[in-house]
Amino acid sequence: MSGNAREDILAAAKLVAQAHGYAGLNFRDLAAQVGIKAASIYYYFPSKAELAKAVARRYWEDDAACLESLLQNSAKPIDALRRYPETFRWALENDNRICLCSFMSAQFDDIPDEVKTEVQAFADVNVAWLKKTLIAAKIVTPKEAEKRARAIYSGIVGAQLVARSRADISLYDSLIESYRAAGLFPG
Amino acid sequence: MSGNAREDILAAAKLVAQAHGYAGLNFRDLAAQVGIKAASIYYYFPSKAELAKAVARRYWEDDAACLESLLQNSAKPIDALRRYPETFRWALENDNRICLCSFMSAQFDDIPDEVKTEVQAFADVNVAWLKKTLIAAKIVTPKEAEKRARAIYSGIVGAQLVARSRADISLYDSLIESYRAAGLFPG
DNA sequence: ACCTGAACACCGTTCAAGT
DNA sequence: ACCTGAACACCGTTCAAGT
Repeated sequence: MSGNAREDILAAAKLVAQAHGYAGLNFRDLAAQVGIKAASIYYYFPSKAELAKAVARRYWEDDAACLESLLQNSAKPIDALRRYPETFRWALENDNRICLCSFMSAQFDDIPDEVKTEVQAFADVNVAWLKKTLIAAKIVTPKEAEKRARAIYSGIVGAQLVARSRADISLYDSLIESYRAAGLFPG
Repeated sequence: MSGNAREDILAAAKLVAQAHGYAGLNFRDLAAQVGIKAASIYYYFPSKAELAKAVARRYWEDDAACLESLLQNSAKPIDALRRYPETFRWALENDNRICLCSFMSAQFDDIPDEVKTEVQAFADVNVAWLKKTLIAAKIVTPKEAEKRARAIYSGIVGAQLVARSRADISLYDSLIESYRAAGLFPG
């Protein structure tokens, strides 16, 4: 599509991984989407493991940039925190997909070690951003920030997965609202 | 193992599904575990979809019985609620597995409709139990109970998935504790 | 540099045949 | 009743070979 086969492969693989996970990443279908043959993908990526690693790395890099942008474009840190759930909502809006890293977390026993590292990096990026933003917003003390950040992250992950199991994005919104009402989420 | 091949198949399939999901359920390996050949499984289950359906149904049935037992054996409803996270902890203790229904929720696009129904039933069982127990413990008003029950369920699901991604059961415990501190979980 | 044919190993499923 | 070998059509993965 873009005229850059490598980028096209990465983009297509991201969408497939969000819908079918690591096991669902197949070179025949992927190649067909890009307009080449399955074997040609090996010119760009030496193995499925390397492709998945590249996809997962690009995924958290893009997410990190997106979160920084969200923070910069918010008047106050608390505003960025309020909008944080939107970053996980987009996948559901996009044909009921979920976070690539949530899917691969489920498939933990079946993904190569080099992919695990990138999957964990995504969680690290989110927790680090939440932590610093919670502190900046003075929602919690610096001492409590790490734990609260992890709790918010895992709450979001669960809400997204549960919403997918019903193909119901309003359930996601409702769960986020309940997290707020219960005091887990700020806002 | 039990001398009952059908039960042995169900038991083995449950463990495989908790570690590798629906896609990971393959008749050759499954049969080898039970000591029969792949083709023999078809004597008990007419298709992979029917096997997965039976496994998922048995899973929520067992869970329902377990939750009722937990409630009956608790002095007060609040005690049952405090111990609720244990029911999801067992899977992690068992070689870092997760809830079969969480895994299949991720694989939503790839499971047959009859399996989806059973996967959703598991969530329904949990939410219904949490709702009635929250009300009995007077943690929330009957009006708020449903939403809080769903939030607790999705919080647990997320915590289990995040802990799996690190193969770290202490992270699960820490997340549950954070949920309590934030006010999401009672106790 | 970029691509592919063809082979390989594997999987779900079927069925005729075995005890 | 319970089980199996063998086969089928298919799929993901790989690599030697093409241009």
